[in-house]
Amino acid sequence: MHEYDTYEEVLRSNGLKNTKHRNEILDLISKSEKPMTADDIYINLKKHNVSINISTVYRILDTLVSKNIIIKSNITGDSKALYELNRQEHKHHLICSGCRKMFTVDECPLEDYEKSLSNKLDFDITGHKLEIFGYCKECKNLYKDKK
Amino acid sequence: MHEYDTYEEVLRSNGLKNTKHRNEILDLISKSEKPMTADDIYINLKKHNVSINISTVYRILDTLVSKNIIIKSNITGDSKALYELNRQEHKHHLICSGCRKMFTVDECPLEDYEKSLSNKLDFDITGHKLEIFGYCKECKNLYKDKK
DNA sequence: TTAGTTGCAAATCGTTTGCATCAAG
DNA sequence: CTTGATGCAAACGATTTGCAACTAA
Repeated sequence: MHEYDTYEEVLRSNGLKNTKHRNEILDLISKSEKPMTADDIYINLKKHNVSINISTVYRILDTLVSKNIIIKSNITGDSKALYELNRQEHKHHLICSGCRKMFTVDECPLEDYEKSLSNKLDFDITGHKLEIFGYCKECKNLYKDKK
Repeated sequence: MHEYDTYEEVLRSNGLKNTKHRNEILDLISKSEKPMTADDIYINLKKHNVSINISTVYRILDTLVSKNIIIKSNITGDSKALYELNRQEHKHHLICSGCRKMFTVDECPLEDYEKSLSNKLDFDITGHKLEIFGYCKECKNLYKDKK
């Protein structure tokens, strides 16, 4: 399975034109294990000598979000939005309040909980976002006293 | 226990001066069951004939966040930050993708999960944020087909 | 008195938009 | 050819900042 073909298919099957920029952005996001900001993407493309405008980056991201190909979020709490591939198997993140690094966890403990909530509240649950905060191995000692 | 005394104590015990504005903002946030934006707070104060500047609202919110008295987040995904009291007993929210209303749930299924994660990853967990998305009772029928 | 707090206006930052040009289908 | 995609510059909205005036301690 060749990558280009895959991205093209993703785009086509969503009624989107198959442009170079869209392919490049999809490729970047697909290959990143962590959510990226619009600027991360812009900088990264520039670094690889791709000529693109920041507003185009935003427009492409919006389009991909609207088609549910990628997910927009804001975990770290700062002002920039984060974008990540909408992968079937979802992951959660641990965010270190010390160094702001993000760690990924695979397990998700919420399936049963969601079912019971769904019944109790008559709410049709489509997804969730879980972020866990704390201090990582390296930072826990440095920040221990600040508690 | 009189409210004013409480807010004053919260402020003093964090080394903050006990000002009228800080009391008013703490009072507002304490009495709201849902997270508020800086603008919500500003508008609400104005409505109650409190003369305050929007930049002061932001500054007070920043200060309270830095002291961990309130929590800053961004759940709904739009550009505005949300602020809520850092309550001991925490709650989670269901957000309706249709009408954007927020529903509050009391239970939290994550304590055991956090303990096991903490051990496994040598991460010192201090808290988490869980948001669940879907369609509420009223919207689930309207949006069912858009899936 | 003095360090911390506030108002005001201007600045900043992330993001969006109008419009003319360009490229995919 | 026609519709949608892009670049550019200007607009926007949320938040931040510099500075002078003020107020709690």
